[in-house]
Amino acid sequence: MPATIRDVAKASGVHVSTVSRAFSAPQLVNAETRAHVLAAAEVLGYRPNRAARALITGRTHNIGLIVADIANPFFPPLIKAAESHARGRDYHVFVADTNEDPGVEEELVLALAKQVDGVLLCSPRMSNTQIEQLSREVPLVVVNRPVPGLPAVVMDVAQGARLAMEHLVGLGHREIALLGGPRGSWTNREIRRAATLAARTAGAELVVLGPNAPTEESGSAQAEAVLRAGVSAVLAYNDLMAVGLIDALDHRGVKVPDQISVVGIDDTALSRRTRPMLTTVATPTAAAGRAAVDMLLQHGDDRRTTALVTLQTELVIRDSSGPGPHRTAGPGRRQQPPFDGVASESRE
Amino acid sequence: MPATIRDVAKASGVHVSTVSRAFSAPQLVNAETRAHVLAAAEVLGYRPNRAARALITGRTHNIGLIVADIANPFFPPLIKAAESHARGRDYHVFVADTNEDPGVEEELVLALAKQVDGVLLCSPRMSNTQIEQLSREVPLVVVNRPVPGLPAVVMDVAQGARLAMEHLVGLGHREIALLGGPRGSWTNREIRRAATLAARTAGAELVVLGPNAPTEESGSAQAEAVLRAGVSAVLAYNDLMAVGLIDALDHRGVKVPDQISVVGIDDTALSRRTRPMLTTVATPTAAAGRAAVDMLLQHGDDRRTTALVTLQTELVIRDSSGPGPHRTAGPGRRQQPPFDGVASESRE
DNA sequence: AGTTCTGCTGCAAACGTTTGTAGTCGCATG
DNA sequence: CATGCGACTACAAACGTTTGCAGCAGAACT
Repeated sequence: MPATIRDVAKASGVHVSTVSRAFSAPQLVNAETRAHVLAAAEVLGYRPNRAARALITGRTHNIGLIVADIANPFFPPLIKAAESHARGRDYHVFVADTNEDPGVEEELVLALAKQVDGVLLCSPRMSNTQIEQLSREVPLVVVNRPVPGLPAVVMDVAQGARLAMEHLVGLGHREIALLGGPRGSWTNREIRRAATLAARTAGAELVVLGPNAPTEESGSAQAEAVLRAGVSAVLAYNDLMAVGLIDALDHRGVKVPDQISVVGIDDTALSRRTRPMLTTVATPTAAAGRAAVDMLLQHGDDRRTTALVTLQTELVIRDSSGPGPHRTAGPGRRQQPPFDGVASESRE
Repeated sequence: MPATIRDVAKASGVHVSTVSRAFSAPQLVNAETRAHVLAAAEVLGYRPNRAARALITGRTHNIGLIVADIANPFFPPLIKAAESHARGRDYHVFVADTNEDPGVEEELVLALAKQVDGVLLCSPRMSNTQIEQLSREVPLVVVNRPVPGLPAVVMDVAQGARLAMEHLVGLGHREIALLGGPRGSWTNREIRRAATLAARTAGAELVVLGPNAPTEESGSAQAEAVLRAGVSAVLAYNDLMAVGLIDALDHRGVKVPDQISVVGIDDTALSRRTRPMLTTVATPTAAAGRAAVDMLLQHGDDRRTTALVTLQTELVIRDSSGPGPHRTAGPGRRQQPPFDGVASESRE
């Protein structure tokens, strides 16, 4: 029913190959002929069938984007940035949601494999070996985890966690809890590593709670555990959990930051909306989305590339963190490294 | 490079057509042969090329889902429900975001047209005539707007607005502001119509402010206007705007609900997170996502169908609405119609 | 005048599938 | 022994494109 290239050829009295070239290689066809063809196409409402084109060129001009949870406010800015960046390069982005399930994750990559030119795998919960296997099916760029042998873009969340810990210690906190994230998450491991180290060098004690689902509910659910641990400050895996925790503490009549300080990670839109406003580590999500698209488009088919882009993070001090029980000559109110959202690039 | 059906045929010593049938019509091929074929396919890592299949069957087994703004918390539940529902029917959902821009909206439908079996168009900002034109390119199901001649699923937001107004009037409010939504929105027109009617029948005054972008910022920006209007209650186009407004009022030292009552619409996750918790109209977004998928899959190619599914809404009373200046024997605390998330179906 | 070049267009194969039709085989039936 | 049938499998055309190659005219060289 829809018009094909053959209909256009017939209508304009030329061969199909000429019609094809009129669209995809204008310089190879006489300007006058081309005008004829385009006019005929217009009246027929012809639109090239991308599937057929993909079949022969091997390029679909589509990018897959897989995220753990589209409802997590961390992802939308990344998605939007990737979409508009890709659109500017004549690519379309197909978003899919895995519900934090590694099985669905794998299934989706496989399903997308043949209909996109590459997949952006964000915050994967699979194992590295699984990811490497999948990378044989379709070009992959991993976001929020460095996978040896694959292009990846990560955020320097270790640095962010360190800054957050130093901030808390500087405020006089000596017993701090880490509200851990989900099991498969590289980011979670990084945070834990950096926080542990920072606590040790500062002579503070770190209580690790987790792993937990990275949700608001799970943040709330850990409130009891936090209180039992007897800490004066908490660093959470992400803003969502921090918000959930603050909420549950509030319900119990525990004042933030007067009795307990809470610091989040991600600086989502949420963090400016809570009472008190959330001290958090800002991660450059939009920049990550753009960088991932660039890497995918740039590397094209040579899948075994090893570029790693690392984006800087910064500490954003708001109102959910305050003085701890151990008075100290604290640091100044602001403690932010220069930040332009762009990357240090390295190779491994 | 990736294994094709021909490789599998060669490896298992049968014709390609047999391989094809081994996958898509198992009962037509000898069980033993089939086992051979599947084994060969397995070792070669063969996966059928969906683009090639689509070329001949005309079915891609993909669904496009277009939303105005993926960062608006109204959409993720709808998206997730549509995705998992579709996955259960062996379909994949491709999500795209228009940034509230009608131009991008049209472009995306056209781009998706040839690579999906149909498109779910959520909360369109285009005109009805534009939508009808596009429906000739690809089967369309419209969500949040009834378009004559096209299948659509809408929420009975007029009923929700009426309930909200009655709630406010019952609390003693006589001067109420309506914080309007975006220009192209059918939902916005419905709310306005219903609220106006409800105000008139109750003898209350309604001040309409807008149109506005459906964002938190724009809710905050209207705080001045709300105060100038001298109203004691506000009904907002959505939760996002309600939250933004409450925030801005709070900054000005205006107490909610003591001085001004605020009611939202959508019952997003946000509404339970604000202080005070938001009174709002719950819209069954997940059910809408599922219903839309069903309609698309069911109607298949006969595009000119006229089914309309209407989903009920309910009023959820929380803490952001309180007594107004005019004491009345108010209604009970709860005022909710029976609600099971399912639809009344009708035809027009 | 012959040759080469340039600019354009047509031809036909190819991409990886599906599917209608025809063929083969063994076996039971008449 | 011919016939028919059932179960299976091979053949080949088709889907809507792209693209290397060849062809052809005319212009520009030698």
